[in-house]
Parts: sequence; C-alpha cells; structure tokens
Amino acid sequence: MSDSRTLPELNPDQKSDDRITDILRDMIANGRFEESDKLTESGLSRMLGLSRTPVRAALKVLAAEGVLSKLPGRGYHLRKFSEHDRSHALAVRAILEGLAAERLATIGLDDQNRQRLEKSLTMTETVVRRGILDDESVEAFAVANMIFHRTIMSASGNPFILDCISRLAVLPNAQLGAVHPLAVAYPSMERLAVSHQQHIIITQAIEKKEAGRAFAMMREHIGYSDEYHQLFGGNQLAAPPH
Amino acid sequence: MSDSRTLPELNPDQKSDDRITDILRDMIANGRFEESDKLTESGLSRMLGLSRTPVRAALKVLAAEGVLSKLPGRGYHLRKFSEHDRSHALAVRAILEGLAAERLATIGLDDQNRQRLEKSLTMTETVVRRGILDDESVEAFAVANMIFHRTIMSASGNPFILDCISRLAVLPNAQLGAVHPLAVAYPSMERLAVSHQQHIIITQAIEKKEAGRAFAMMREHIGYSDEYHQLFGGNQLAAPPH
DNA sequence: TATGATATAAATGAATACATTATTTATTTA
DNA sequence: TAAATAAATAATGTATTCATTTATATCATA
Repeated sequence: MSDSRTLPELNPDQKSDDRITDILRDMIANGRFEESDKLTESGLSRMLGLSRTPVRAALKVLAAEGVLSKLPGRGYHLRKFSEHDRSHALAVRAILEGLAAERLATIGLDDQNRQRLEKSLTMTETVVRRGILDDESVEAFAVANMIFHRTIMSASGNPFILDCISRLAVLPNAQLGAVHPLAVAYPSMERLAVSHQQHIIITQAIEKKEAGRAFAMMREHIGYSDEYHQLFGGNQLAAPPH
Repeated sequence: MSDSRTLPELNPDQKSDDRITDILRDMIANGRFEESDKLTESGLSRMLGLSRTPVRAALKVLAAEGVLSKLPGRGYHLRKFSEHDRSHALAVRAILEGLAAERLATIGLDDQNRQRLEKSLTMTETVVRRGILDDESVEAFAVANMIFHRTIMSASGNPFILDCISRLAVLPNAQLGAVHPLAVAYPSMERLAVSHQQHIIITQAIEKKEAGRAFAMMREHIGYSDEYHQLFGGNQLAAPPH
C-alpha cells in the first residue's frame, strides 16, 4: 500500500478534460445564476451551445461536489447557503487546520517546510513593516498567507485535511461571491499585523513541538477572521484566507 | 437565505437515477477491482453490458468523490490507501465529531435529540448488561452507536461536519474492505462496555454544557477505536463505527 | 368553481455514431 | 543497436437519436 505522500492528487492537471465542469463551477461561483434558477441539461446545453452530453456529466459532478442539488425530473438548483452556513464552514476549516498544526508540531518540521514558513513570515513582515495598505501589499499578503496555510496542511502529512477543506471552499463562497461579487473585504493594516503575529506564534509553537498550543492558536487564528467578517461584513474566505 | 436546517440534502433519495454510480462505488468498496486495474469507459461498459454514456458519467462522479483518480488518456485507477491513510481519516473524523459534540454542548440539546441519545444509551446498556457477544448484540450495539453519533452530528447544526465525514467514509474503507472483505472486527465485550461508558460521559458533558469536555471526550472516544484497531487488526470503520 | 383525467410538453436515461487526442507498436534510418 | 518517425490502436470528447419518465396544461365533469 502507498504512503500518504504517494496519494494520487484529487484534482490533477486536466488538460481540456472537464473544462465544462470548471466553466459551470466558475459561473456559479461568480453569481451568474439566481438562487431561483433551475439548471437543466437541455437549458444549459442550449445556453452554452453544446450538446447535452458534456453538460449532463458536469451537472452530475457538481451535484456530487455539493454545489448543486438535484430536483428529480426538474433539473438542478443551486445549493443555498446562509451566513450561518458560512460560519459553520469556517468552524470546520478552523478545527481542521488546527489539527494540521497540531500534527505538524508533533511530527516536526523538515527543512523544506521550515523554509517555506520562514519565507511566508518574511513576506508578511515586509508588508506589515511597510505599513501601506495598497493593492500590492494586499496581494503580497494574500500569497504569503496562502503559502503559510497550505504548507502547514500539506506538511501535516494528513491528506484528508486538504481534501475536506478544498471541498468546503467551493460551497458557501459560491453563494457569497454571488451576493457581493466585488465586495471582497479589504483587510485593515491592523488586521494584517495581527495575522502576521499569529503566524509567528503558530510557527513557534510548531517549532517547539507544543502541539496543543499549535492547535489552539491555529483555530483561534482562523476563527478570528470570522469575528472580523461579522464585524465588518467582508468575505475573508473568498480572498485567499487571512 | 436558508437556515442550516433547510440545506438541501447532499444525497437525496434517488430513484433509479445514478444507480450505475452506486453500483460501481459498491463494486469498488467490495474489492471487485485490483489496485492495479485500470478502469476505462469502454472496458467497464463492456463488462457491465451498458453503453459508455452512463459509465462515463459515473467515473467522473467517482473521481470527483476521490474514490478514483484519473490517468489522462489511460482511464482511471483506484485511489490507494495505506494504514496510515486510514489512521489519518480517523483523526479527521475524530476531530470533526469532537467539534459537533462541542457545539451541541454549547447550543444545548432539544427534547427530540435528548430522547434519541437516551434511546441509544438504553440500547447499548442493554447489550452490555446482557454480557453476551453474539451477532444480535453486535448488531444492536452497532445500530445504537450509529444513532448516537449521527444524532450528535446532525443536532450540532453544522451540516458540513456530516458532509465531510460522509465523504471521508467511502475512501479508506473501500480499500480496506478489499483486503479483508469478511474480516470486520468483532468488538470484545470489554470494548463495548468502554464505548458505552464513553457515550454516557459524552452525553453528560453535553447536557451540562461542558463544551470543552464534550469535545475532548468525543475525540478520545473515536481515537480509541484507532488504538483498538491497531492492537487487534480489525476494521472498526467498516462496521458502523465503535 | 373545484376536481380529476387526459393530452401535451419537457426533461432525463441511455445507445450509437463520429471526431479527436493520446498511447502504443512497428518500422525505418543513422 | 538506438533513436526517430510513422502507423495502429485505444481512449476519450462530443453530437445525435430514441425511449421513458415526469411535469404541466387543458378539458370534461361533478
């Protein structure tokens, strides 16, 4: 049997393969459909100028992903998500990333991943030091943040954490993206600084093999963005998290 | 927007709909394919006496579920899982059910769900009191156990917990089922008694709104089955857990 | 007017046919 | 013999077609 690292990727590079599925998923994520819209094979194939066959497969896949749900005999409709649902999704993400941090603290960091975390910290520190909240800073912070979180999840050695989170990611955000397509929350400078500090703390906990602390701090770190979201009404998940 | 309780089910009753997908998933779960088998649309449609169209859709869905992975231009193969992977899956399940228990302790039990938990506890107590480990007892315990766990997850109000776990459930077990199709571990009487006691403790923690304790005890409860598994080599997940 | 049966339309499940792409095998050439 | 190229085979992507199921509209009847 294979080790975790040899687990086949869930979504390997697909050349032209399921592009219709991706197109539809993007359309949904970008709010091109109303909540009340009923998506049928025939209707969508007409709309996209394709035959029903590829559309049919795409709809089935999206239903399996949980993006759509099926009305037997009447097509599909968007799965709808409330603010509560979004908050629930974040709670799951928080505890799963907490698990990743906990486990990584237990098994220890290898050099490659330590370097990745340090690189991320350097990047976020640069942004915070600079102290100017322009597009460049926000973009740089977002990239560094993504590196931080993905490094911890993949270095944890538990492939199911990423599995679950990447599935979770499409769901409540599609709907939110539909509601506020352009209202991606711009974080405040203060928030970036706090996030950066939390990244440092989490990294230290992992380095010192303080698993419980790593778990708690990561969970807090992600939950924090939820409070922020509720206070300021932005969408922290749609922009690469934190 | 909808409340969590109105979230459309992920897998509503499907009459004859995606039965080919289900058939294939079952075949995979029952070990009808070798790790080395390459599953192609044409090959499977010949084998099943169907056209490629439904088989094709089923393969795409199973790939989206993570049961299969795609070799571009060469069909699909089983996603392989090691004992490590199985243990990782259990860690995810443990922490997610812990989250469910924690949240349920926070929001409190309503009467209906309290009754369900009490019913489950009565059933497991009966089995433990009886003290005889025959098929009837094992079956009764498994049912009660499933009621216990599903009640907590659904009463938690977080639909994503069940979402993640139900997806997780198909993955590493398919492979294990293939290896030991008949070797479903029969729990010992001692183990059933411990499980029952843990159920009582978890229920008490929820009733007393001791969220942290509910989380920790549930996580321990599920993790315990992993230790058991490692000690005795059974497959606790294939049989409805614990 | 309300209700139920029937007819019509719409949508889906599945098969076949065809085009395109990728992979394997065979063959040629240096 | 090794590398490169070309033919073949296999696999997939898409379209078209037909049959069946499901929903909706219409009409007759109470």
